[in-house]
Amino acid sequence: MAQRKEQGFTREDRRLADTAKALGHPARIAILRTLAKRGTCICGELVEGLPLAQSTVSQHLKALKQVGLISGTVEGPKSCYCVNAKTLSSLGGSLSALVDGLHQDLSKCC
Amino acid sequence: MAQRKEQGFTREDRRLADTAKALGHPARIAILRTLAKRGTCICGELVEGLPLAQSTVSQHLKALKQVGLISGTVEGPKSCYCVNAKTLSSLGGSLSALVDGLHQDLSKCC
DNA sequence: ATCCTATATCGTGAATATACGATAAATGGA
DNA sequence: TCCATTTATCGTATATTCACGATATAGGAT
Repeated sequence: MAQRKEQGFTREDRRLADTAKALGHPARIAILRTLAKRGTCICGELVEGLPLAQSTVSQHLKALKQVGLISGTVEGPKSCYCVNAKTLSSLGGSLSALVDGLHQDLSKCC
Repeated sequence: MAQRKEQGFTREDRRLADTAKALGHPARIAILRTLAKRGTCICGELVEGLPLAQSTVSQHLKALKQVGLISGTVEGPKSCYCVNAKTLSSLGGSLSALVDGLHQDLSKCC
């Protein structure tokens, strides 16, 4: 981005946006899908399934980890990642709250 | 970003990511909230409620419109925007589908 | 017709994001 | 101990995002 106006927005909105932004890349969506499907933790298998270099995948994992969408522990040469369902469903909840609070009066709308 | 690897990802994942990315900024979250609360369509009132210049708000509106999160029509000097609940709940659905397909076996996880 | 108002678009600069190869770090095995 | 393996981090190039002011555009009012 650029000179982000961090000020002037609520903490809640900033958190929501950060989480959404972390989902804002197909590679990270794909990572979450794979992680969710296998349930158990993986690492380099993610690299095989993606059209990206290992270092790039590592960056995406870091981004997902920073917002708490996945958690992971490094165990020597191997890493162990798994989806953090709580964060994911929390985001879903915030979105549906937005939808719920929406009394869409279509007659008044364009 | 940079040289995006559009190839190698499913259309579904790209669409999901695009929608999520559109939500990835506190200003756009705030816009959606305001739009949802008032229900009826607004325009310059959004600018007043945000710590941003008019042109910047217009850019954010365009981003939201491009992914179908809001719809708007220009009516001469005034514009008319409203939340597109369908897109928003579709995103929420995709996310909860991700959560649902998550058989989190914590014993195997880190 | 001319001005006023409200939005969108253009042009620009600065900060981020994305991607890669190369390197560092940490462990297990020879 | 030394090497192979796996992952994270560094350095870098390029593209994109975000923000702003200035300008264009389109009606409505005078």
